[in-house]
Amino acid sequence: MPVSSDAESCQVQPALEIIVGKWKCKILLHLLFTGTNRFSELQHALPGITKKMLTTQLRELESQDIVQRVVYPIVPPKVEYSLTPYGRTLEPVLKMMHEWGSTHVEHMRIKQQEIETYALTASKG
Amino acid sequence: MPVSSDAESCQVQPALEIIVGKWKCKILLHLLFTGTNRFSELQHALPGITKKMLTTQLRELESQDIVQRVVYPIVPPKVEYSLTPYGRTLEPVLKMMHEWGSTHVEHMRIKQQEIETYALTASKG
DNA sequence: CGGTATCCTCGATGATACTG
DNA sequence: CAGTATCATCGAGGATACCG
Repeated sequence: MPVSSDAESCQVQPALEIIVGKWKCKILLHLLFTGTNRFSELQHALPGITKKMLTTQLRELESQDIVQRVVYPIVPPKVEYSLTPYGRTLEPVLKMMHEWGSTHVEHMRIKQQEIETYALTASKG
Repeated sequence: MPVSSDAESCQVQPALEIIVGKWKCKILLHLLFTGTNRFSELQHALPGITKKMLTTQLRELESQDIVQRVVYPIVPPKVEYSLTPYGRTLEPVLKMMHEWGSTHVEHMRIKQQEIETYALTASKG
């Protein structure tokens, strides 16, 4: 599968579209590591998210065949979410991004430290 | 480097922040494959981008140590952009996303086809 | 419990014109 | 050539209230 520089054939974008969204990669990681979750479990796992956002993001992932939604017709309602087998193919991608991201945070930390050290040296003469 | 499901330690996000932006992954891929580019060369390689957007996205990548900007003090101005060595460490990440993205586009195409076939069968009786 | 419905804010992006 | 300045738009995300 050749990677071309032709802007028209940039297939990074479709992959990006799955995981961009303020909560999506957190939802995906949580489902990857904890398996099936009820709606309320996801809500507690993602402090600050509203029901509306959680619903929106889950519905999008569902329409993309990444997340599976199972409704139990009982009272009170019970809805379970999990990754589809296809959704799990994202794991190596997420893992690689996580690793690069960790390195990057460290890289930026060191760079910032250098700037501060320089500023200190400069101010001291 | 353990990947935790704890939302606080989601390091996918910092990686995402580098490549989200309407033009960033295209800029990165283009620089990866063609090396050093002048501002105008990038502009032609990205049909539809405005100078303002190109400047904005390049400046962000520069501040993150991904892209290098070299200004030649001549008239008319000449400015060259290239990936930093650190920026090139994104290559395997982008490549993996590109490959998953290609598979995903195909996956969605097949899924769509199934839906259409079903609709046809259903309408025929 | 697991949602919808409404309304609102704000930042990413864009159009356009000007500049050293 | 490689920008900057200014203004406008639009949709992702959020606050809040209500619902089966």
